[in-house]
Amino acid sequence: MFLGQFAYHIDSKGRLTIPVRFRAALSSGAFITQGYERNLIVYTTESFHVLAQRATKLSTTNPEARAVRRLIFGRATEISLDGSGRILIPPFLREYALLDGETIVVGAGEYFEIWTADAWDKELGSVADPDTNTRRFVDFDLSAG
Amino acid sequence: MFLGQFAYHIDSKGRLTIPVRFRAALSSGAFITQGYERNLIVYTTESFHVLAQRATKLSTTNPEARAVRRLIFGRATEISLDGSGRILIPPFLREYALLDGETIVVGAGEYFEIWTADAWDKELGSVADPDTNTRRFVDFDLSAG
DNA sequence: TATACTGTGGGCACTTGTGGGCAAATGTGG
DNA sequence: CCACATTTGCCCACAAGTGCCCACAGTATA
Repeated sequence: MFLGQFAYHIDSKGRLTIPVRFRAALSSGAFITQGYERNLIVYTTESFHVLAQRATKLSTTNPEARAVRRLIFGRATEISLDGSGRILIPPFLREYALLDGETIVVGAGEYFEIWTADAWDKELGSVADPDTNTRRFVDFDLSAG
Repeated sequence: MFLGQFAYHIDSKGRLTIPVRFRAALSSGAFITQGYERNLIVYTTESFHVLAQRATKLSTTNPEARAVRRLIFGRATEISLDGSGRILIPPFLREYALLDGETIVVGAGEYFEIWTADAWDKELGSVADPDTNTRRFVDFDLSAG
């Protein structure tokens, strides 16, 4: 399970250090794709296969289904860790998430996300607000019990 | 599985470089045909045979079915990789997709697509829009879990 | 019918940029 | 305060993309 948030600098070639705690989970391969906001999502091989299998079953004659396939397959790439624990993020994903300089890696359970520092700060304004969270926990009926 | 997007220049003879990662899948032959949008679709031999078999079974009395058959059989061509990993795209398909200059190759799982840079940019406006995608994921009930 | 010319496609080679790896510097934990 | 683990900058080699040359085939003209 991916937990916590970590800050790194992406280099000029688009390589990003992965938190040491996350590396073991990626040793058997991983997939990166664009997220729902202006961020990226990294899935383990198992998680991505679930998603890919569902997308493969969609009809190709439905235009909306074709757009979803383009999103899931066309905007994703398999990645692997180099000797220094980095991943190489392809240019089109770097552009999408506006990655350049300070970059935040955020655990999200089954997957983790990659944000620019600026975008994460804005998101954090919402995530860290006690009142907003109280409402969310009520909305989704979440509690530890 | 074909993943990711790649940019190349089609040469004056209609030859297009195929991403290195895609080449092994095409080594035993491939088929190219026109897509549903102003793009082209490349299938592996296996995928094309599945598609062809399904198309063969379609009713000949349904006008829509006849149109699909014409698309799949009438506008398809077998292609192969040359020594430099390129395919030769026949003129009628080049004209259909308006290919000339910068060309984008986009993975879509079982097959991949070929777009002009301009056409892909327009499509990307929809594919990369967070709000549209959130709706699509809900519509199709997709998630990695 | 034969020859010459044109255009298509195969293949080679060069250049460029990507990515792997090493090493230094910085930060953290004991 | 010291030592070890980590990050990130930099260098170099290899591979990939694209331009260019040549051969073969098809067509037209003499």
